[in-house]
Amino acid sequence: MPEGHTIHRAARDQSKMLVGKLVDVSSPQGRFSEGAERLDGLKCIGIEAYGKHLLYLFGHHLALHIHLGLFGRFRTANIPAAMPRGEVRVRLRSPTHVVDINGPNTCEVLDAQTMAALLTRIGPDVLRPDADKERAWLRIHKSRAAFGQLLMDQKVMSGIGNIYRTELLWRARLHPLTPGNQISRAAFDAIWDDAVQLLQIGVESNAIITVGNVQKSRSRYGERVNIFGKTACPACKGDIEKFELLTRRVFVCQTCQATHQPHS
DNA sequence: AAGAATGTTATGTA
DNA sequence: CTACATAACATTCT
Repeated sequence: MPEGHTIHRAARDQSKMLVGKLVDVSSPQGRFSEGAERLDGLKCIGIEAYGKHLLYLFGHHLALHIHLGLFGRFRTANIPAAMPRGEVRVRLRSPTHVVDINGPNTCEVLDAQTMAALLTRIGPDVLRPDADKERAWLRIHKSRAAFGQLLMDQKVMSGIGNIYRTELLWRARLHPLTPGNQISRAAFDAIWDDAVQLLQIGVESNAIITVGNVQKSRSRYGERVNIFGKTACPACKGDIEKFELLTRRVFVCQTCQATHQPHS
């Protein structure tokens, strides 16, 4: 069962042992998109995460840009490492460890310019202390679009995926179709703070956990969330409704999240 | 073993 | 310019 690979930032924390070391970037299946050889002989000097984007920083202002997308994975191992499993696009190899990146959506080498372009393209990352929260608030405050849509729009704010969207809205007792401009400042602040907390838990456990008192190792996937993929609301025992918002599944409890009444 | 899935971008239409 | 729809792309798991 794919678990929490939407938590791209966990990949950063778990591959930190590459930092400060010479890292060889190879492509076992020969399917690296472009320019891997530009990183030859360079040291990995840091790893940064912006929303769901990962940047392995190398010397000469170059970075390996990874986005795991819908089904990308990463795996770390000690050397000697086993043969790559599945579609490994890149294997990062330090003297002591390997990090395998499977099936990423994006896998490319960036220079200073293209890196800057990426950073201006994405909205404030809820997990970054330097995040410009006001920028997100302004976008939401003046938009008529559904808040459930804005919350997951990486240009508005970054880091939230489909499961966290559903879970955050349920925890806030807000209907996903409430227009952005009807969200109060207090409600926005509360959701932002809740997102920070939930994502931090996610990064630490490398799994999406939105309920209390659950340990990853002792639970099944379905026991770690409140309403995503469920049919009954854990709070009121009522029915959970499922619908599509911009081609993505959304779950909502009509009783608990009655803030907005959809009229269709 | 067909189909679904925790994501994003590019392109077309109004 | 917005906004929405559609397609394309990435792979693994049931």
